[in-house]
Amino acid sequence: MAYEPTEHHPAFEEYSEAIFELAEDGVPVIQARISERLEVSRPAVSEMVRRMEREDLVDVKADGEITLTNDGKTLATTIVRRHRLAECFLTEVLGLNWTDAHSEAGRWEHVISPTVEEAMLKVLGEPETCPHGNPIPGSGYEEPAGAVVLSKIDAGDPFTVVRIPEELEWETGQLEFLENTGLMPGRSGVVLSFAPDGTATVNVGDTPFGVGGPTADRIVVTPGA
Amino acid sequence: MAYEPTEHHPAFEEYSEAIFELAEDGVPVIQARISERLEVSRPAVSEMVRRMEREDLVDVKADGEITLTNDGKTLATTIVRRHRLAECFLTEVLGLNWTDAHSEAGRWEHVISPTVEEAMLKVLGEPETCPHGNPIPGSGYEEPAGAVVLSKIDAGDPFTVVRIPEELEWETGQLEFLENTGLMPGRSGVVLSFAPDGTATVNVGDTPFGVGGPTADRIVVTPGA
DNA sequence: CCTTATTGTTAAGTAAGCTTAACATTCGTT
DNA sequence: AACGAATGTTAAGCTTACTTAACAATAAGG
Repeated sequence: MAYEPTEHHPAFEEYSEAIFELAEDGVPVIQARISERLEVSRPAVSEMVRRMEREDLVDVKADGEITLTNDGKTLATTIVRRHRLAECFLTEVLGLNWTDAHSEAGRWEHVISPTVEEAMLKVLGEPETCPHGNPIPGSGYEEPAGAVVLSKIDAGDPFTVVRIPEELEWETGQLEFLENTGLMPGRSGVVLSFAPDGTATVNVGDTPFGVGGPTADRIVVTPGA
Repeated sequence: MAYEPTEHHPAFEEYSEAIFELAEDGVPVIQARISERLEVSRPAVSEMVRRMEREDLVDVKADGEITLTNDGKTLATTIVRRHRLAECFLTEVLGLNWTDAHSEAGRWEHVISPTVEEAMLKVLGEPETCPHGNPIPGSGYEEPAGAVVLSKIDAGDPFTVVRIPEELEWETGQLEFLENTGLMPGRSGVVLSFAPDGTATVNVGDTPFGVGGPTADRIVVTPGA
């Protein structure tokens, strides 16, 4: 299967990816959410959704919920896979930090061919998740049983980080903060306390630090060390 | 210096690169040549040249010769450098063949950031040329003294391949042929004979083979083994 | 010198992907 | 039931980068 640069417009790739990741993050997939995530106007989304429907990439339910068709799913998982593979590659082979890797990967995902994808997989030893713990589609990765969000852990209890959902990766400074504090997949720690506003104080290294409520509501962990 | 994806339009990058490489290959830099190399219509080139002139990326002399301004040169060498660096990276780190590496690099060049560029340079050990022997701008590489084209070598004399000019890389099958026969930078061989039509018969391995006149007119070599 | 080929330009039109302004609908509250 | 907020759509317009058709200017060769 040869690489077809013009087979799908770059915008279709971007929109499919957004739809896939919104669903993955448990956000209702409607135009307004896509508009926010891609930072484009609602009319732009409206038109693109219509075009993607015409091209049989998405279905729009009566209530406005947008779902990927088989073709759409294929496109989306391809782009998401390339994005996450690129993140692995950029951090492990080229030594980039999380923040840089994430923004680079946002461009690389549209440029990687099947040949390069395969070569990267081999060099990296078939990774199953990106550096932030999100599954690489097609790798067969299964989220560990009993995974919950950090805010569901009881104060005093230990936890192990599973993944930082894609949604958080877009907030400026977030990835840098998480990488610097060491709140990364595989790391274990303890929830020390919760503030009334939901802020969690955790310890995954030598110094405790606070994690905002909305963030703690999204970071996926397993109970136990 | 942060990466500015919107600082220069992708088309400007493509055109600057083409202009730089035409000059490098000794081809007169006029609109018609750009039109051919980029495979776009002459009116399209006409308009883009006007826009690039307005943006102070090129100057157009009275006779139609197009030259890069300082800004244009900066843009062009950046893109060419990223292209050739990517070619090195794709062949050496990811194990791609020449043909694939060349076409991939044509997309990568627009996506590589300064950070990645630096990281690639380090991983590759500061290469001075791409796999086809063309200098990586900024590396300080100097073409060996006495370099001539293959067709200038006397029959019976030995030669060492210096570089395959960019022009040849675009001809379909050419890179595959050169890689398979072993006619690559650093390799030494002997010119066995010349046919009346300019075709050279050379030997760089165990089996002699013919190299078409136009091709032999472009491959750069040094006399001697 | 005249013809022919090459080269550049104008004009008109297209497609993608966006924008803002304005409007209609629908939803969740109070 | 009403009202403000959220959501989707229309309409008009913009920029980029391309196309073809037609034409003008130049260059080169018989």
